[in-house]
Amino acid sequence: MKQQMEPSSTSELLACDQEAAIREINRGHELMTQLRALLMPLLPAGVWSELAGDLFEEILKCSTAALSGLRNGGCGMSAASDSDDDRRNKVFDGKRKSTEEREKPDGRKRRRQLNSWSIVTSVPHYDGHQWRKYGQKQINNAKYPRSYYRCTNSKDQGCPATKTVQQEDRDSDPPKFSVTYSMQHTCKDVDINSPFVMDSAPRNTSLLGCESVSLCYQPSPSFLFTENQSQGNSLLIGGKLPTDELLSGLLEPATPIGTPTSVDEISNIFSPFYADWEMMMDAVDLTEAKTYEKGSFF
DNA sequence: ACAATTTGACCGTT
DNA sequence: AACGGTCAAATTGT
Repeated sequence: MKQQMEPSSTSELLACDQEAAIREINRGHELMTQLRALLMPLLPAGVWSELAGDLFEEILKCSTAALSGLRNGGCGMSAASDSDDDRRNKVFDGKRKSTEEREKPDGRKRRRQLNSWSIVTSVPHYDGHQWRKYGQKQINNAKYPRSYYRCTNSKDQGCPATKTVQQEDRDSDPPKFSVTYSMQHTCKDVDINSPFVMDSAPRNTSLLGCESVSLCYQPSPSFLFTENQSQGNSLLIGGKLPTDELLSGLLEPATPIGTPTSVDEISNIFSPFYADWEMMMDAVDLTEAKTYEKGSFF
């Protein structure tokens, strides 16, 4: 738990501002990672998907470089010392690594999935695609089992997309799940129900609070999305998305809009991100910041 | 009867 | 050898 203290001198003020900048950039990085995880599965494989992927990569590189610059310009913290402890729970290079997963005392390392990316969400099965569960496994030192899914079109269309869902150890309400996607969809997913993009912003749910699904879905009772701790969620996955009757009883009325058709619609979707980005850039305005209080965000 | 999920076995990677 | 990811037979659901 970070303790915020009243800055009593210029240097402390600058350090405080720099902390804020780093925090905001890091938040922007995480949000962009989530946005990537949210949007990439919805794009059909092809030029646009590749372009979007490249753009996300470049943006993430920018924030990584900015963070690196801020940290190195700080109070002499080594890159290694600041990153090791706090990055262990960050999404990086598509693979979320727990302390235990990163490296074993005997030096063993876990294999690394290429072409994958992760998000943390309380609604792990709402991503606009249909998945079929093909496995479940108890992972070392994890409280809950990991479930393995592949695209329902994997057989008939050879779609290589897969994902794993694992409930986070730390219990929360609603529970959070780490979802790792691998490979892009190459299938033509013509399900009319997906994606569930709504035209009204959900209430009481922050798009930016890592409830990334709130971009696409209205808030719903958490029980709907709770992964059964031993058996996995069989309510919504593997088959059809919720029926209209089910949805009408559980969700607020909302109008599916499918793909945004106007600039206004697109800007409505992205405006929360822009707002956060602007806040981040405000915090970055630290041309003279030279010090950095040790032991925070990374 | 068919489709989806479960679960132990197997396999490749580290 | 340990581990995570996948397979496939058995089981369950519709």
